[in-house]
Amino acid sequence: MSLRYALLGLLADEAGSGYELTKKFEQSLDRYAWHAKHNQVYQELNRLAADGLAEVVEEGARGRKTYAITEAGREDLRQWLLNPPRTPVVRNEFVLRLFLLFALDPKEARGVLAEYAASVQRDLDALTALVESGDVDLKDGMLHDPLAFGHLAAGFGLHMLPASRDWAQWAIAQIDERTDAGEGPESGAGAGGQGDE
Amino acid sequence: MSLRYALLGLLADEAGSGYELTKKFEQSLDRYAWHAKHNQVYQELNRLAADGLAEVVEEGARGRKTYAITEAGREDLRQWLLNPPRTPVVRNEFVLRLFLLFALDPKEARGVLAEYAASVQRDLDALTALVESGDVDLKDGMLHDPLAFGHLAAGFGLHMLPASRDWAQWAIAQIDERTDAGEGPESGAGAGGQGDE
DNA sequence: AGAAGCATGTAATGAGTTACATGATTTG
DNA sequence: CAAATCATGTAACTCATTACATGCTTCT
Repeated sequence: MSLRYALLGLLADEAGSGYELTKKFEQSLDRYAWHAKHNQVYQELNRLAADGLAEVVEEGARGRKTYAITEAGREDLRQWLLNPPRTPVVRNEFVLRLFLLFALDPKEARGVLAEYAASVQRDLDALTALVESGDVDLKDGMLHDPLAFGHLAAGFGLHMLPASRDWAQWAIAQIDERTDAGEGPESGAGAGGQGDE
Repeated sequence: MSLRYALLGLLADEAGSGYELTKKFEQSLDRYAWHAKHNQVYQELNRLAADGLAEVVEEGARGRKTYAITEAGREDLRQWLLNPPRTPVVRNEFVLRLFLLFALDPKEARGVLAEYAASVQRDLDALTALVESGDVDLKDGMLHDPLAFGHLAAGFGLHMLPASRDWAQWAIAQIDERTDAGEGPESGAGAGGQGDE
């Protein structure tokens, strides 16, 4: 049901076609919140319309249909937001990968973690630049809506990305402590991993 | 394919039955990394055995089968860990809910955020207590394995939970700025939201 | 002996992915 | 007019959830 509410949420922000909603998905929800492909979006929009939670308000060129949320849809979404389930579903391939690193030897694991930390840092830099450029409505949007879509997402990134970078660096430090200092040199992995940072 | 590798990862840590692996899932991966139900675990274990990536090493009472990872399985897992995809799948019903809060009015959204922050804080307290009690191998396990399973997961929680709590509090502050101080009183929502914290 | 929890599965349904298919519009 | 991109969809398949089913073992 989550996809359904993700779409209702996007439609609550503003009306749009399947194509536009798919792009919105990619830009905002996809990274941290929910992933969906275009054909799934189109199918769910049809169902939403069939159930009276959204309606086609405009038909444009080459079959383009613009959907808007209905009052019933708004109320349905509201109830979903106010009644969270006890055990929400979480699936994160990033995190899964990181949790399973113990299956690699320390040197390899260290490499994966370092690459991860660097990629998170790149994301953070890009987000920071975006926010400072004013293209995301961190300043602008909050003037008329403190809960604006991009605003919440950007704030989330600005809080979570440093934390996950720091975790990766902490994990690297754990490895280094063990392989360089802790129990003394025991394999060939001792040299080379140290002056890297 | 992620479930497959999640199971291979757990098996790389130690051999276990479907029942045990299901419980391990619930304890470690389920919260942040990947979610799966018992019947899915059993089915995937069968497939893993059929593909030669795991094997039944023991058959116990009431049909209990203990699986162990094979060399082929270990190598398959290793390749998966070393070759991350460009766009890993992320699905997080928590975060989705939080991103869509703009669809509620500020007062309601504030309530949801406050409840979320409190629940994250409870999780953090529980995790902190667990780590300090020494039941998770943050101290113990890292002596023989700095990448130990519970160790990485616990560290992740200790880094990410404060960040998501802080984000929720930041979002609450944004709402309060707007509804109490910012543009001055404009609707009936102005009073009552303030002395609540 | 009965209840609680251990342990494994099957069947039907729903959600999500991959591959394929089609045609309109805009840009060069 | 050709290429790129807009825009929507179908079909087949795999992954995941819900509900059902079964029997063993341990504890009281």
